[in-house]
Amino acid sequence: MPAKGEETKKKILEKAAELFVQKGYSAVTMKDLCEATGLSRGGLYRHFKSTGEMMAMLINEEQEIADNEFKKAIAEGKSALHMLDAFIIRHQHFLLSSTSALEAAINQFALLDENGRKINEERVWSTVNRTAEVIRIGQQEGLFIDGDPEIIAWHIVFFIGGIRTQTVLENPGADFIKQQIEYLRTFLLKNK
Amino acid sequence: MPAKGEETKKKILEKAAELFVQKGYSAVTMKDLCEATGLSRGGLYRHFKSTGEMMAMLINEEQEIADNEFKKAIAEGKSALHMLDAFIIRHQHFLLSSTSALEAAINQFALLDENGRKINEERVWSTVNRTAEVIRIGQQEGLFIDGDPEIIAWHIVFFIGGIRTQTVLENPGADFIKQQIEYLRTFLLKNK
Amino acid sequence: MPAKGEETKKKILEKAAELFVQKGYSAVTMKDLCEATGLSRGGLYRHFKSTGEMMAMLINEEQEIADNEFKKAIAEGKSALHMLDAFIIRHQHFLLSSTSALEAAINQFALLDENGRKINEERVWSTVNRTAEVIRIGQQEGLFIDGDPEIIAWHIVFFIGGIRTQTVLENPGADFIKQQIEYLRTFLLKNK
Amino acid sequence: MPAKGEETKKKILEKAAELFVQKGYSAVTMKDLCEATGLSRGGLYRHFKSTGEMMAMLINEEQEIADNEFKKAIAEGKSALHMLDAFIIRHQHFLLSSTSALEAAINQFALLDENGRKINEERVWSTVNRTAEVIRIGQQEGLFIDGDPEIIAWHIVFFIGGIRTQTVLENPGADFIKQQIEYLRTFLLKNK
DNA sequence: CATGAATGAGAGTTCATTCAT
DNA sequence: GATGAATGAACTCTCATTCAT
Repeated sequence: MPAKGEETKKKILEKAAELFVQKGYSAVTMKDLCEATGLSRGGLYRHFKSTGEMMAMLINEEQEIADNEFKKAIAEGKSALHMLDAFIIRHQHFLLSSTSALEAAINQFALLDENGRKINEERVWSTVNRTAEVIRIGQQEGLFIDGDPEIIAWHIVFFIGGIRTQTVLENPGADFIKQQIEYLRTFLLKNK
Repeated sequence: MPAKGEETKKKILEKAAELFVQKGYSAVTMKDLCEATGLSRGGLYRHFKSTGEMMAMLINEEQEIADNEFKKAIAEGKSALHMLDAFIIRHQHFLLSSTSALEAAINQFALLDENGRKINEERVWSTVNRTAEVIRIGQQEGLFIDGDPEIIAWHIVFFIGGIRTQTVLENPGADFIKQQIEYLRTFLLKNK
Repeated sequence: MPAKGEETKKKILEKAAELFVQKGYSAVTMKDLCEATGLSRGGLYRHFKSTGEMMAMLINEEQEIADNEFKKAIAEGKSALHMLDAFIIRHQHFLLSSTSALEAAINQFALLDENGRKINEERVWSTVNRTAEVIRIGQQEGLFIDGDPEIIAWHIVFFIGGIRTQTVLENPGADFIKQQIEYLRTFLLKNK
Repeated sequence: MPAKGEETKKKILEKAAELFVQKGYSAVTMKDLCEATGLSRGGLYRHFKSTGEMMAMLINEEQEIADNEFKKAIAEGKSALHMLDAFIIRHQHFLLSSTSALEAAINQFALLDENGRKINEERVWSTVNRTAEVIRIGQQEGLFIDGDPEIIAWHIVFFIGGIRTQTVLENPGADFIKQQIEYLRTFLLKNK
């Protein structure tokens, strides 16, 4: 049974995520959150002492989910192609869903907040490592293009970061995103 | 002889660029600019009524330069490889130079300011168009990989956008950047 | 026991009334009120977000008192002559007292503030209605001059409005005001 | 032939009157007038050093016209009834026309500006004097009600002032105004 | 745990007014 | 006479943050 404090904390995070998506990181004030959660000033401060703290916790949660999925796939001995497709489906889904808008807030957070910069750095590193690992496996299976897995992984991560940021700002059609993701897939496979 | 007003405007823009690089877009206040330029509150407002207006003007100037260079290269009938290398050198230089830090400010601007979003959108479009044109020429010359030039151009622009954002946040080593740029180059050429 | 917030609100309104009388509506700034009440900027804004809001509340309070007095007099079945004299005494008193200076501020408020215009409109309407009612009763008693009670009521309200505005601007002697009020009285009575 | 300066001055006053009617006295800034007249800051200041000065001049002009009309009527030996009707027609016309909106600005001017107070005072005095003179003549002709002409004149002036201010704020129907003016007429005539 | 009154710093903005050209 | 760049004082308003209850 979760403590009452934990429940409140969870409720705050939910509302915070909503607001970050709606208004972006920097535009959300503690006052906004008081109103959204129905808590008083002091009440809110008991749980989080800044919006940055909330953001950090939101990013961590997302990060853990991705890590766990990856570890599970590795443990189950899935093929690189399987993981690539999972990866692709996840990102495609993500880019098409409105949730992807949290990305804009995360970028702001990394840009405006000293701590946010560090958290984002870790997030990127861990994504690169997982991706490089998948590429390595794919190369051993003989399916993926040659080249230093780290370099390719960074290229992909930069591409994904770029498309995430841009799509948040502009929101292109679903077809456009599918094209780009499909291009990424064939680009990774050897017999292109 | 330029009017006195124009000179002041130019001086303000110079100082603004410096401050944007140092502190990022959102952290620069009109007050900061008063102090930096030595102008009074009212004097500053006579020329610009927000930092966003300055940013917009700075981006426009940069954009025009890039457009002109491209048009000149086309007019001179340069080869796609030549233009690719120019493009690569320019971005590599950009990513390695400290001036690239204005990029951080531009990102913030696009992320935080409604008008900034629109300006950035145009900037991206025009970059994509120029890039697609270079690819098309390269394909005709038989040097570049096959594929829809537009799709490839977008892939590159997303990649460049991603690496720009990341390098602003983390500042990786020069070797790292060279690796990535070199990878982009070979990736575009047919006989890889 | 009144909540602490209510007490502060009351204290602010008292000080605001003083300042409005001293300086007029438009000359009173939020900063003045901070100094007068000893509250900080933010503290003041917690309760009122403009001087207009204070003015509106002050007028409302005054209005309610006048309404209640009238209803009480009607309920007690007072004669029209009695109510006329009460009305006359009240206005004479009002015009002679320094408190009447709030009237200047109210005029400014109606003239300068969009919302103030509306509030004043309601205030005038309700005064006209009450006055017309008194005249109707006086006519039934056979004491007051004939004529459409509404028209006469408006005439009186315009006259009172005019004299209020003027006395605020010029402050004529007590005798002058008494003369005018007395003239109004005899003008209303039949056997003049 | 008027000097060039006089013409500019006249043009400024015209634009000023328009703006005062549109926005009220206090809301009109010197900057507004620069834009409206097409003059530069310094150019405007050469002719008037404040909006108050313009207002004063506008009121004076209006005042002189009224005075001249009155003197002419007296000189021509017109009857009081004739002058009363002229007076009534003039005010009725005034109240129905949009020009009457300058009245709001004049009130603001008297309320906000020390000098405006004085000018308004003179304006009221001179109106009262003229009105009292008409009443005196009407009484000698045996047509008007008895009573001290000064007291009656003040009553009328207060009434007119009140109705002017109110109608500017609310703008009632033409019928309403005609009713009130007609009531004033019968009220002044003896055999009511 | 929670409330909400209060703080104080600082951003943005606008104006009347001056003055070198 | 006229221009318009520049001044500097004021004022509005908002936020993160604290603290007595």
